[in-house]
Amino acid sequence: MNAIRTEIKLDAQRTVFFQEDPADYLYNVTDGNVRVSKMLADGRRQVTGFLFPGDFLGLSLNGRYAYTAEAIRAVTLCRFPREKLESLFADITVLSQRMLTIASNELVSAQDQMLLLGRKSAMEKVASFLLSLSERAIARNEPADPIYLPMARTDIADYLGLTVETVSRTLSHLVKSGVLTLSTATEIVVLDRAHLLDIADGNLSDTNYL
Amino acid sequence: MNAIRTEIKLDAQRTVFFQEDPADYLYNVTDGNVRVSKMLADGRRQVTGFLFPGDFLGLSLNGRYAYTAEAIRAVTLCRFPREKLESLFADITVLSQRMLTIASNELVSAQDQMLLLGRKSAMEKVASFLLSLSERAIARNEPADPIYLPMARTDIADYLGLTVETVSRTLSHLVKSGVLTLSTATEIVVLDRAHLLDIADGNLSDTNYL
DNA sequence: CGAATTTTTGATGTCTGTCAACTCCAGTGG
DNA sequence: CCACTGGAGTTGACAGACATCAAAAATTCG
Repeated sequence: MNAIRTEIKLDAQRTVFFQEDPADYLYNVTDGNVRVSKMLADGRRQVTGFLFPGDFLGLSLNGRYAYTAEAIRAVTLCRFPREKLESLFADITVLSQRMLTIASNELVSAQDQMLLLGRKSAMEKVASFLLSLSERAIARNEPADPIYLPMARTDIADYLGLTVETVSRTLSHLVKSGVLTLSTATEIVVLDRAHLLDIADGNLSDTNYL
Repeated sequence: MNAIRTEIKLDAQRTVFFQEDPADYLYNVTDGNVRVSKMLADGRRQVTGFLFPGDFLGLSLNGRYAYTAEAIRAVTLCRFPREKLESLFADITVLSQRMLTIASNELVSAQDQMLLLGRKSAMEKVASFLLSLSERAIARNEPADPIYLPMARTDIADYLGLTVETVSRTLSHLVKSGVLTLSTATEIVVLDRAHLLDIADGNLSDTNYL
């Protein structure tokens, strides 16, 4: 591995890489500290980790970094080109390759969930949740439109870091404002998906809904 | 893999496994839904995921499950003995094995962070944060006692889902109550570690500190 | 149909956020 | 050497989003 390694030194406050940049490298912290974070459009930030010497970074989803990494103070990093790194993995089984893919996908969604829990309002949380359920249904080749909620309101609340009452009120408000319809308590029809997307991403100024 | 697979069927509300159980199996959801969660001593719960057909579960840290998994509704699972599964990985390189270990450790701490963000009070968040910094210092063979804070208060706030003001106030309160001393703004001496641990785990009833 | 559970709705409280001012400290230059 | 400056951290007053407590409405299930 030493053959493909490059040592990188960065001053404090420098960016290692930005979220959405092509994920061409994997890094290992040698000295100093790195801050890993995600941002919402309006600037709200969720720091998902602080890295110390020995820690790795460079997690990607479909070839792009899933977060921004910045030096808290002067930092030394070992950089490995992902492409060359993958040739070192050439011999590994399809099975363990899949395991790694699964693990890194789960990590990406874990970080999205941290952003949700730490920085989103109740309304944004619920909207994000409904959309993610819808997207996962599509991934399983199921219809996206009537969103099926197999879990109880209590479970949703504990997933979103809210109370049952707030989840219920928020859903009611979305119904009243014409974004959704509850055909039954466990089945939701989205009437205005664009609006729901705007709410989820925090692009809406009218954030106090209840 | 089919040779070592066992099909498991569970009724709604049944437990697949409990957090801290020996992690002898890896599971794959075939049908139905599973809820994955962590709990604090006083019953506060953080659901870290809802699983649909195709999803995997059974993440472990040092041989024990890192969370509790329960059937939301009747569920069918494929169960793989971890021991036998590992023999299928026998041929893979030490490198990719380490990658998997790193990824799964990161997932475990991501879930701890979700519990923190979703269900802990400001005081519990700060206490947990200081202790985790201390523990990571130990893991790097550094002293645990004077906790070094390389990051700004803003970064801590964005990591814990709080504001700078709340982080500052909370630290001040810990100083006033004799749990800590701030030698400088970036260096903390813990005076009563037991108390800090109790606060972090939510074992203290006097939760309104500010 | 009736009891139990889940969901929804309402009234009130509080933890943490917001806005603002003050303090502390590092760096700069006179 | 020390006043000046700007950013980071702390403290205070007040406000608001969500929690808590309580009860009604809807749904489930024997």
